[in-house]
Amino acid sequence: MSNNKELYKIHADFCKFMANPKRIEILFLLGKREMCVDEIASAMNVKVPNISQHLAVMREKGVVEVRREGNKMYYTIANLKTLQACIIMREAMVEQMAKQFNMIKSISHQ
Amino acid sequence: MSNNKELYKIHADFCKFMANPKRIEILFLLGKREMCVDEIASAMNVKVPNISQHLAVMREKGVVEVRREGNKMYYTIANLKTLQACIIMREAMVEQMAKQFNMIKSISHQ
DNA sequence: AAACTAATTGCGTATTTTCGCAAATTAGAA
DNA sequence: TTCTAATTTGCGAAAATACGCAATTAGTTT
Repeated sequence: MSNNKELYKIHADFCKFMANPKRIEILFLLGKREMCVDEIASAMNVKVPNISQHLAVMREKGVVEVRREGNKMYYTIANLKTLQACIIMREAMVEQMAKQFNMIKSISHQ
Repeated sequence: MSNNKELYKIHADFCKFMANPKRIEILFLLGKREMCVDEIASAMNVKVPNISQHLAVMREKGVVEVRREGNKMYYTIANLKTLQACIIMREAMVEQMAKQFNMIKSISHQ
């Protein structure tokens, strides 16, 4: 009973990284290739400390992994299923937006 | 450039429903069958107003759809891809937890 | 060691989310 | 119409997030 609840809690906590637009953008960037912090920051046109904070969130949840090279930290996606799920979620969203658009269109044409 | 940012914002906003354990539990329940509010509330052992609030969030984002039958409101998942993505996300999470567990185990056996 | 680059951390503030509980709405039944 | 059941809404308080900016840490170069 409460074991059950605990799993949903962990699941939601893992998924929390997707609740922020910058973190989704980071995920898609890392889907192309491994990148270090200031590469991500300049690609997104966001200040380094802010990107570092978001990467920390993703690291804690195990969404991304880090590798040090000199004084640079290279980030990668820990499991590509994460990106895959994110893409499917986007497809669902786009399909839903189209569905609602058609619904509105058909109502306004009555 | 900013168009780009807008899409990530919409994407993140859609995914926000997954950032809460109760809403994930609701999604899995509705994955089995259409349910009305007090069925969901009693299945989850949570008060009706709270479930209604979470359903409102999911409705606004287009994750679920409603159908009225008398004074009951029946909820369904709008697009099953949403559930599919959620399941893949859970797989990724479980795999990641196993990976980290093995890492800790191999370190502690050195 | 001093200077420099890359990244993280601390912290105050603003914003958002969550939730309980009472009140209001909506449809059906008596 | 009045009562009842199902659901939603409003609102205040607590908790969680996001972010800017300065300070700090870690590694490299001179």
